Amino acid sequence: MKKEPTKRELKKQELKEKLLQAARNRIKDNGLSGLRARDITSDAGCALGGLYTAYEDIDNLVLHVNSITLNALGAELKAIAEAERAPVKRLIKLASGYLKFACDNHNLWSALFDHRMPDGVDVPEWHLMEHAVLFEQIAMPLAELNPKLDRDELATLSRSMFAAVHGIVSISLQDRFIAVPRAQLDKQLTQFVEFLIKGFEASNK
Amino acid sequence: MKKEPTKRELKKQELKEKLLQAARNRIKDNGLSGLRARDITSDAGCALGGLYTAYEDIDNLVLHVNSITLNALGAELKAIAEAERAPVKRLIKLASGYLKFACDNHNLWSALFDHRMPDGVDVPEWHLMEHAVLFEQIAMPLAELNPKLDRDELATLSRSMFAAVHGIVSISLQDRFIAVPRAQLDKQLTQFVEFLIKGFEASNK
DNA sequence: TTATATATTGAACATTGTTCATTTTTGTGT
DNA sequence: ACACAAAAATGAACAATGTTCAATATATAA
Repeated sequence: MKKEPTKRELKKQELKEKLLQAARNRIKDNGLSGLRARDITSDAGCALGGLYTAYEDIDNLVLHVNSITLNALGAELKAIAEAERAPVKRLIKLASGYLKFACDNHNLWSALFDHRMPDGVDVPEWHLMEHAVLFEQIAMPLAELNPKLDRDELATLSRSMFAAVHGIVSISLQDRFIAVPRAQLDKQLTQFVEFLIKGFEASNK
Repeated sequence: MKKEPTKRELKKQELKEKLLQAARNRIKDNGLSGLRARDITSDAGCALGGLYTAYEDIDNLVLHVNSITLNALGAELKAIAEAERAPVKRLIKLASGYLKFACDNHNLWSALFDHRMPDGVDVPEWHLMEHAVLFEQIAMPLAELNPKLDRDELATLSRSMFAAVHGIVSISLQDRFIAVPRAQLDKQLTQFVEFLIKGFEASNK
């Protein structure tokens, strides 16, 4: 008969949490590429090996940091969606909000897309599913703009729309390309989404 | 008085080329993350240290591999543009061609966007400029669709259009997201570009 | 309290990119 | 042809890193 083990389980959870926050802060401040096992454990106040009793490995820990980031992003997008009823305006504000989140949380946001599992290892299912927050606010306004779309078409279009917005944000924020001032970028992105919606409506005769 | 030194310069160039091809093949077969200095030099038939007499470091070598990839991509896009006169069709074929290139050269194409310079080191100017091939075929058909656009607006819009297409291709080809069959993806991308152009034309009253 | 299960520790290991003293090769002047 | 200087090639050694594991410490159960 198993009761709830308290002291041990509690300390374990505490350590997991401290490691998680340490990793998160390191990524936030120095980017994913600046993340070191020794930094994390020393920040968390445990020995190097401690990381491997709490998490499978560093990649797994990063997955959990990304999980937090996705949740935060999901919450912001949801709040934006709920605050704007009109579908066109809502889509535009979602895009703008995505840009804002990426700017305000640059390193954490980058880690979402920069991180790669080791060769041959798949992203675990539970984390794959968390990526739904990236699309899920887009489907409803699109459905309002074109009620004829079925479930699949809606999912596909949402995905494409997110991907396009993400592409613009992503490329604009990379060192590889010439930087554009934030305000100007927002204008460009907004205009782009407007084009997209106009085209979408035009084809919906 | 310096004449053209032959033997020494020739061997040096030969080694650089062998290292470049070795690195390229390794990236093509195993991806950027599977690239190892020891593999490259053993493939190229030189000692480990030889890499560092030919190139500054591995990142520099990767830049040169990416340079080849960008040139190949640029050539394909140029060929596509020259083969299709009508601006709308041309834009669609360019997007489709970009998708095809990404699929056919997955690892090499991924390396273009996955590679990061070490912390604090900038991508050198010569390589930054090479990224122009990603946009340069887009501006002309857009200008045809709306002759009123000035140089800056055209550049901005080309950039956004590439970024959107790239975003869709990029996200569709990532393990992080659910895979879509190539043919279906091409259809989605094409439809998306059509929307975009329609919206673009509609706003151009 | 004692015994067993569990967790923590940090030294040791394996794998990397990079450096550099040594050796080999190439170019030049006599 | 020979000797000397300059350059390049070599690979052992180094530093940084993620990960493991035998030893130690701690918590639970009897």
